[in-house]
Amino acid sequence: MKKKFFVTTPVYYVNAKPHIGHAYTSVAADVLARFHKLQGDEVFFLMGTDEHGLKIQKKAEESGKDPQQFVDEISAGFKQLWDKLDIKYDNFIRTTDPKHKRAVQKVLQILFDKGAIYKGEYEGLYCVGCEQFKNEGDLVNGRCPDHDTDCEIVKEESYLLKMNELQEELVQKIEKDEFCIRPEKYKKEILSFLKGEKLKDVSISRKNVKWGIPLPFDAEHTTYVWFDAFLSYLTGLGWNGDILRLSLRKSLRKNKGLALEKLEFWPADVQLIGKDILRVHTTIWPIVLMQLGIEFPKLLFTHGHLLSGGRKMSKTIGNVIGIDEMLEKFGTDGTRYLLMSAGTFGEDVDVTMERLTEKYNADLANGIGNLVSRVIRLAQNFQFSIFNFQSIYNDSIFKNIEKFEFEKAMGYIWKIIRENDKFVEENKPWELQKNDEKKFQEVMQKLVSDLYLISDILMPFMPETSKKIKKALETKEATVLFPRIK
RNA sequence: AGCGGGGUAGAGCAGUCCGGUAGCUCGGGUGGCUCAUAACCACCAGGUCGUGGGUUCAAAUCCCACCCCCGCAACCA
Repeated sequence: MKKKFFVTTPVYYVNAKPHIGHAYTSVAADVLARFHKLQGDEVFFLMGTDEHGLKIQKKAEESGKDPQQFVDEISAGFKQLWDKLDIKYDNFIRTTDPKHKRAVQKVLQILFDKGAIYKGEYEGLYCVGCEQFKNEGDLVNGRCPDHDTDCEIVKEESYLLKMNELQEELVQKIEKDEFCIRPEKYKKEILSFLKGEKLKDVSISRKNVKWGIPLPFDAEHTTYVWFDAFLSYLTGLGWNGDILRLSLRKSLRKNKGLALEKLEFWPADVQLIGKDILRVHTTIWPIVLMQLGIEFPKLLFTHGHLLSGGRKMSKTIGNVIGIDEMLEKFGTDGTRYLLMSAGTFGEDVDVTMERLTEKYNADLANGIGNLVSRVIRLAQNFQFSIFNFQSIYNDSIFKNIEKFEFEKAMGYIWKIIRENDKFVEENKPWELQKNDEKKFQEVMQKLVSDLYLISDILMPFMPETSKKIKKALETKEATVLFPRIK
């Protein structure tokens, strides 16, 4: 029986163009989706963009654009990047989609009716100059850095989501891995946070923000962006906000043998996120689900950040590595490879353009690229049909990918590549060709089969390269997969 | 203050959970080869595993203290 596999990336906030971090998460999700498709699973891979909120409203104003026009452009930019990275998603949900908005309003009404959302006050540090609330972290010595003014504590009417009443249950679910958070260290971190303090009820509406989904029960307020954004994980499957629809279908399908409907992909098998959004994904998101009586995602996998020169990438420091720059220099598959093999997925990974270039030359140009060149050249005097090959999907690589150890999976492939280089060296097929035809055939058989195997395993990571290797085996035409840089 | 992570050869990391000759890639040196993208292969150099103590026959790995670095510190989406 086919297994279903539903993977999501975060819905990216479109206040600015996509960067390398977005690419990192997305490529990983694409690798998982492709891998499971190859296993024969029924896969749904959801991506999207989060498009409301004050920040976007302001950015749009600054650039003299209508907010809708602004988000249309940025969102399109995200899609373009996914095309360039050869990311094949099944749906791309935008939170400005009318269907999504209607579903969000439906959910808000449900929660308001059952009392999970109530009218209260939001208290925060307010900067008069900015006309908005600030976080303590934004302030420098308690003052607004933009206006150099003291911020005052201001109360504003707001709607709040009850958090605390479900906190204990949430802790238990996380502990029992019913809501599984990986790697383990993030589970620990979030548990110590949840056990350490009482969750305050979260304000889920804004009065001073125009660019958002109006509350159905109070048109003066718009919905807080995160609340809106989270629900896209469900509306991305076509959910309309109707709770019953989530549970009814399943039993119907079982009884009548109906095909899997999109919505039945829920709960997500994996939600991939970066560590920056761990906390919201382990507080507001699960609480909303609990309040609605909807199942948790099975696994929330949190990866680390890409650092540059040991530091956070920042425009001020000037150590930002652009994703466009990478794509231009290393190509689509080169970029995919470098992102996935850069370091332990889950940990922070330090990269610099110099090291990436070194790795590109070592692993791609000199490694896989060169091996393909030499084997194809030798194979021009060897008769074979690639249709005779059967690929044995390696068990340890299988496990590596299931455990999100992408870098280990790649390491394993590169071990095979090195072994083959060594094998060529030891057997000198160019000599055998002249004086030992039988041995030559044997040696080439092994080389060609291994190359076929490599191309197969490489498929989820480097789909284009995988195809190119197979094509080269077919046509025996020499190809340069990855030209050396410099 | 608190919480989380890290400190292992010139560089980047793995190994730490379940103690037992310190490993990988890059870079450096020497030699080999010519099928290949000046690629590839072999060998060599290079580490008191942050510091100090403890447990143990044995500690990078377990325990304690300290130093240094990074991140988080909730509505920044």
